[in-house]
This record gives sequence, C-alpha cells and structure tokens, in this order.
Amino acid sequence: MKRRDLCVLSNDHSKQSSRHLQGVITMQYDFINIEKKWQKIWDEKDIFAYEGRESNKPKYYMLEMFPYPSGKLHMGHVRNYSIGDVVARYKKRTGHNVLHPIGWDAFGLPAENAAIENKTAPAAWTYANIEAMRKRFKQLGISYDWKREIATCTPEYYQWEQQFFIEMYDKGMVYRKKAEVNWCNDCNTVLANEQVENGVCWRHGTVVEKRKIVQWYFKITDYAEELLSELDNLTGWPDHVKEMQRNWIGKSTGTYIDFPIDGSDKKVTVFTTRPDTVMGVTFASLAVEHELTDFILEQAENREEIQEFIDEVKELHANTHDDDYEKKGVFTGLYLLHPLNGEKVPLYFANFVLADYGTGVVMAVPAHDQRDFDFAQKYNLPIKAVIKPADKELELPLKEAFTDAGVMFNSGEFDGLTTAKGKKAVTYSVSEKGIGKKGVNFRLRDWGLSRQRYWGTPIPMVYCEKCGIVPVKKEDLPVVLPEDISFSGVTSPLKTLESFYKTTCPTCGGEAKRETDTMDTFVESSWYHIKYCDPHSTDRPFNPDEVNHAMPVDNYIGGVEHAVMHLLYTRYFTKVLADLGYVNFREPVKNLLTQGMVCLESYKMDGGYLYPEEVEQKEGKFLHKESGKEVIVGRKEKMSKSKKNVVDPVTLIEKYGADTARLFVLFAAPPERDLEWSEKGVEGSNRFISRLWNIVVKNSELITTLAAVAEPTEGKELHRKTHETIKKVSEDIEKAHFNTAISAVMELVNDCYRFTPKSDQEKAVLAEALRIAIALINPFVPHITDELRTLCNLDGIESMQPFPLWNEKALTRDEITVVVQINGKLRDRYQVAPTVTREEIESIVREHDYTKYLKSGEIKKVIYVPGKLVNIVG
RNA sequence: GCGAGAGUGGCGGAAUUGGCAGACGCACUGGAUUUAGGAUCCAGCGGGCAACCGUGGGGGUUCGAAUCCCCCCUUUCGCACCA
Repeated sequence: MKRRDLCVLSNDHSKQSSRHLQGVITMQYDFINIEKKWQKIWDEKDIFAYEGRESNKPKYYMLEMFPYPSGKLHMGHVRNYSIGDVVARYKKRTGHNVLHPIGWDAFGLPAENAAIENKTAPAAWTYANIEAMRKRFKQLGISYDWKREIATCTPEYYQWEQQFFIEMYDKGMVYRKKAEVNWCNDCNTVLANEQVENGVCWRHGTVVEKRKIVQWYFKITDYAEELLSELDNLTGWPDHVKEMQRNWIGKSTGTYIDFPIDGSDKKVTVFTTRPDTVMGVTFASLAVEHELTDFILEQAENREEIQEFIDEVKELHANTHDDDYEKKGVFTGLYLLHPLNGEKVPLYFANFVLADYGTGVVMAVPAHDQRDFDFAQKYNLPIKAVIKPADKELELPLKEAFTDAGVMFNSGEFDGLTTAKGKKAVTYSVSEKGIGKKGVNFRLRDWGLSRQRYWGTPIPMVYCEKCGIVPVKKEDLPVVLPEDISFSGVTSPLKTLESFYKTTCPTCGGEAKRETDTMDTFVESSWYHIKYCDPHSTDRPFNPDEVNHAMPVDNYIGGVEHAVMHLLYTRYFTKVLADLGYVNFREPVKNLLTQGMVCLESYKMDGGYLYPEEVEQKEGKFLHKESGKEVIVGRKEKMSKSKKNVVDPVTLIEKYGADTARLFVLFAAPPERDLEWSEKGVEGSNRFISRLWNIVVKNSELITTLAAVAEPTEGKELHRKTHETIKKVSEDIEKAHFNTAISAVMELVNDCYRFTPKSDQEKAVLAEALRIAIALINPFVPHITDELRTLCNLDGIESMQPFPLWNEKALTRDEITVVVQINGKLRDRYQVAPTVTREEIESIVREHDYTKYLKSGEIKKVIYVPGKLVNIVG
C-alpha cells in the first residue's frame, strides 16, 4: 500500500514528509525559502502595479471572481487564481499594462452565523478572515496589485452603492412592493429568484417557503431586452453561459387579446404565443392570485367552494416544489365572450396558472396545449381542433394535444393559413379591432434585493409618517452599518438597535425610522470590478476616466455556478451605471472563462462517508482499515466537506510548494473542464520542476556565459525545437490551453536532457534552450524560475523580462517528412526537401513498387497535400 | 420534456479550416546507477503471433473521418406547468 493521499497527512506528517522530500529529491531546491524570498521581492519592488491610464502600454484587465473571505483557502481558489495569474503574468511580459486586482466579497451570512456561534462581531470575524486569506494568496505567489485591494464591507466601498441606490430610486429604477417571496429559514431572509434552485436555497439546500413581504426591487426587467440582445455581441463568452442567460431571461413573443366578461363591463386580457389557435379556445384559466379574484368571490354562488380551492392552491404553491402535481380547477361562475366568434367561454381558476407571468389569465386551447387538454378532460370541457398538420388530417378525437405548427382550419376567415402566417393574421385582426396587440413577455423577474439581515449594505431609505418613504440625503451618506456589536439572536440587530433605526426625516426633519433591511450581497459584486480601476477615490465613487480606460474586463475567470446570478446582475448593473452617467460602456466583461470544479472520489460505507485515510486498497478492493469491510468508491465529485473528499491546499503547498500546486492544477486538465485530483499527478508536476531545476543548475555556467547564436549550423534541431516551443506556448496561453503549453515546455526540457553538446555552438544552443524554457514556464511557476535566472547570474528578474519571441527562420527545416498513404492507409514516408513539388513527389512514388497494396494493381490517382502527405489511389 | 456540452489506451488528457490517432503526464515493464530506493537517468508502453483491428454503437459523404452529415446509446450541466 503505497498510496499516500495528501489529505491523509496530519500536520506532523506533512512536516516530516517535506523534510524527507528536501533531503532526497530536492537537495538543492529549497522551495520554502525560495518562494518566501521572491514573494518578498515582488512585494517590495511592487512589480505588479498597474500603471493607470497615463501608461502608453496597452491595458489588459485580468480579473478573477473575488472570494468570500471564509478564512480558508480551498482547491477551487487555487485553480481559479492560478489560471488568472498565468494570463496576467504573460500579458505583463508581452508589454501590457496589466490590471490584476484582488479584494473581498466581505458581506454575507457566514459572518453572522459565526458571530452567533462565537458571540463576536461579524466585522471582527470578517477582518480576521481577510488577514488569513491574504496570507494564503501571497503564499500562492499570485501577481496582484495589492495596493488596490478592497473589501465590500467597508463604508468606503458601500457608501457608493448607497449613492447608486438613491440615484436609481430617483430615476424610478428601484421600487418597493409587497409580494410573495422565497424565504429560506436557514438564511432567515428572502432570496432572489436566481438564488432558488429547484425550490431549494442555492446555499443551504433547504426548502424555500413562500412568504408575503414588502421588499425593494431593482427593475432589471426594464433591461431584459438589452440583456438578451447584447448576448449576441459577447463573442468572448462561452456559448453555454450565454444560453443559460437566454433561458433565464426567457423572452417569448406573442399577442395580448382582450376577452370581455359576459354581463359586465369588465374584461380580462390574455397573453398567448399561439394566436393562431384562438378559434380553438373553449375555456379560460385564471390564477388564484389574480386581481379579479375579489370580484369573483363577491358575486359567486359557490363562494365556499372557490375559497376552499384558493386556499388549497396557495397552500400548494407555498409548500410544494415538485411541479408534477395534478392539474385542478374550479369554475368561477363567470363567462368570457370570445372576441372573434362571440361564443361564451367559461372562466376557471386553475392551480397551474402563474399570477406573475403574462397577465395571470390564459386562453385555454385544449386541442393544442397539453395542460389545457388534461384540464379539459378532467372537467369535461369541449376540445376543438383548429390546427392540423400540413400534410395530413388530424385523427379525431385527439388522444393528446397537437402542439406542432400546422395549418389553420375551423377558423373562419383564417382557414388555410399556416401557423406562422396565422399568428400574424390574428394579431393584425385583433389590433385592427382594438381588442389586442402584439407583445413580449419575459420569464425574468425584477431583482428583489432586500435582505432581512444585519451584515450587509444598509438600504439608505427613511420612513417618515408625514413624508412617506424618503431617501437619505447624499451628503449624509454613508449610512454606516454599526460594527461594534455582538449578538446571539436570529433576527438582525438593526431592527432593535435604536441608535441605528431612529433618525430624522431628510425632508421635514421630524422623527423617522430607517430601513433596517440590507442589500443582497450580489449588489456589491455587481460593480467591484469597476471600483478596482480607481479604488481610493473618496470624493466620488471612482474617476470615470480611469474606469473607462481600464474597462471592460479583458479576461474574467470564475466558476460556472455564477453563469446566471452574478454574471447577469453585473451586466445589468453596468448598464445602470452607464444610464446614470458614471461610465461609457454597457457590457463589463469581454472574455469569460468558466473553470471546472476540482473533484475527487469519495468513500462510503454503511451510508456514511469516510476520509481517505480510513480506507486502504488491497488486491484491487477498497477496504475500511478498521473493520476490513468493503467500501463503496463514489463517483468523482466536487470536493466538499460533507463528502470528506477535500484536499487542503495549504498542506499541499507546505509539502510541495506553491509552484508545484500551481503547475498541477494547470496541467491536469483544460481549465473549463472538471479537474480530477490526483496525488500522483502532483508528484509528476513536482518531478518536472525538479528536472528543470537540476538541468539548469548543471548547465548554469553555459547559461551565464554563452549568448544565443542566431543561426547555428550545429544543434539545429534543438534550436528549432526551442523556437517552436516559444510559438506553441505563446499561442496556447492566448487560447487558454495551459495544459498543452506546459506539455510543450516539458518536451523542450526532455529534449535538453537528451542533448549532449559536442561543440561550443551546441553548448550555446543548449544554453539558449534552457534560458527559453525558464522564460516560458515562468508564468506558471514564477518562484523557481525567478530563482533560476538569478542563479545563472543573468540580470533582472525573470518575471519582469519580455516574453521570448520566436524566430520564424529557426522554424524552417532542411528536410521534411511526407507521409505516404495508399488508399488512405499509412504505408511509407519520404524524407524530402521542403521545396519539393508535386511532380517530384509523383516521380518518387513511381520509383517504388506498391503493387501489393494496390487493389487494382495500378496507380489510378495521386493526391498530394503539399509538404504533408501523398495518397495513392488504386 | 426542452436546451447546451461530453464520450479517444489501465488513468488524466493531446490531435477540430478533414490529412501520421494516442503529444505531455500518471501507472506499469526493462535497464543503468546505488548499501538501498518510494530518488535519479535511459528505454519501452492501444489490441493482436500476424495479416490486420482500433477514437460510445450503426449508417453515410470523401482519395482520406476522432474531426463533417443522419439515426441510436450513455453521461454531465442548465431550465422546467412561462400560456
């Protein structure tokens, strides 16, 4: 049993084993001190400082999603920030003015929970965590411009958010309403729609309750159209993220049609995406929350039955998150009049009609909508077919709804029109009559941002008995969140802290009460990347010139879990800031990379999870060490505490060094794919670093003294390989193919090992190859490469050197290999001059006897792909 | 159900304007060195004795397909009564 998982090791073990590693593999490679040394130098020389808009270099804004300061670094962080760092360092070395900032998404629930547990103040807890995490980030050697660090929980940050809120309020972009909301009992607060996944809280997995609460809303729906259409221009975003946003926004185009209520001067309006089915309407369905409900109850004969049904549906909506419940309804007692044929259409309450989508009333066409079909069957309502397939008749009676497009029939003047034409014709017809119009509906809802919590940005509003709801005056901002508190209760202390909520009205000066809800933390993360561009302005949110210069973010890296929530909010907020006149761009992120999760298999026994150290492998079986029972090896899943399959990066860094950790997470998988953790793989990465170290140390004299020969006559292959590698690595980093960039450098180093220089020129070629290898791998493993450069007595710091450029001439070959295929199968190869012509190749082909491979015994045709391949057909 | 990805050696993964399948790494095997090896260096490593066969399965286009087209299977993710 040789397997030694990192996570198996306690601290003691890990120290032991690094001693072991230093003593044996890495006698000369003392990563602990080397990494500390260079981190200190980078810090002191401030070499990763962004130069601002005055710089004449092209700007490059490299951003990784900022972390929540939990205090603990996890493997996902290592991956996320290592990816960003390679690009940032590469761009710096290719002559860019790189903005690569970091900060803390510092408001949020965990701080409150910790505070309740430990009876401390959330602020103190948060700042201590930030300290701890900053140390870890520095330990990873990420090239941040630390002077731009921000924490969203400081008034210096959130005051501007309060200012934006007030300006949005003044422009009618924020409003307050009482509505059914998603309530998480673990969060003890409301969640936005985006934060509910399949009926459960995105963070806790607890079932979300429905509650009716007064909340503040951002009118994100005003931007629905732009948020949707602009996706087409985001060519640097992965398609699946754009698709998820499209689905979330959920635009549907259709028609509004008025249906008068029989025997009343009232009417209801329906929204339909299938106006071509309008003549098939046999009833209509109403949401129980509809405004017409009171009117119906007033005059209904079966009032009790209706009330019972309404209660039942409300109960259902509040407590069921399974969408598969039976379609039920009750007759309202009202009839609508069909606007085109005058027929009486019974109006039903139905449990599946959503109050907040469309108009809350649906025209029911049972023949062409499955839900309506089910409903009609249950309540014996007529089913009238009006659309048939283009090429055949419908089989009647229908066994299920025919929902495809087709041709209209049974529809009077519209008969014979296709679905596409019929939609237009019906819409035209109702708008002519003034009883309908074309319209659009979105699935996207307004962003409910109130949180009934303490640790967040106070919403800067005041309630005055005389003047109503009044925004805080801008000159009175910030509304400071009192930090020096500790609490044990569940409710927000703001609600009981008189010194906070008691205030005077900004308008009349009389007694008034502050809003005690705070903002959703997604508000902070919607504009932090903008604040980074000018983090220290105190008289305004930021200098727009700096922001307009640095933005948009050229490359944004983070988890795909934010594809809808954060990335939609931040796009929205950017548009708002543009409309408030703060910035001159409307999309915040040019290129987006969503990185995969870090996964590891888990071990399960008797329904519980086991830590890897509790498991051993014998004869291909996994056994519980203590009991000897067989263990179930789980699927490779995202590392999580609950599955006990977490590897602690700090242990990893202490055992192998930051360079190894970085190299491994970049090498083991392409960034967008899930990464499978492998202790053996880590060792492999560590081995490469040692190999690089050893060969450079061995040849350090040559590297110091021998300048590269531009066009060597000896050692040409290694020279060519060197320049091919520069090209490959440069192109791969640009394409975010970090794993193949690393493998290219590994190849070069392998070639160096195999190369024994026999002349001065060959020595110079080897020296060049090694210098280049150091330079190319530096963005991945910056500490060891900075050390190696110094060790070779070369001037300057490797991390600051211009990235190598390849020499096109060095890539040319004296001889090329042309592959010979016969009927598509590889049979031979020719070594020929690169200038070889088709005629020359054909004559070489005819010099050979390939008859045994030829089906017909003779060459019928020769296909030549210049410089690559010749295929003989015959 | 709808939508978007993915499927390649024992494993992670290369190769995508169609042109040498399996780069690089892990594991494994052999050799060198060593008191020793869980270190290091060198070499081998898809299957098959071979002809040949091989990129989830089946068809197709093509001189040529992992790559393009059609059907199917498996799998991951997102959405899911949105009228």
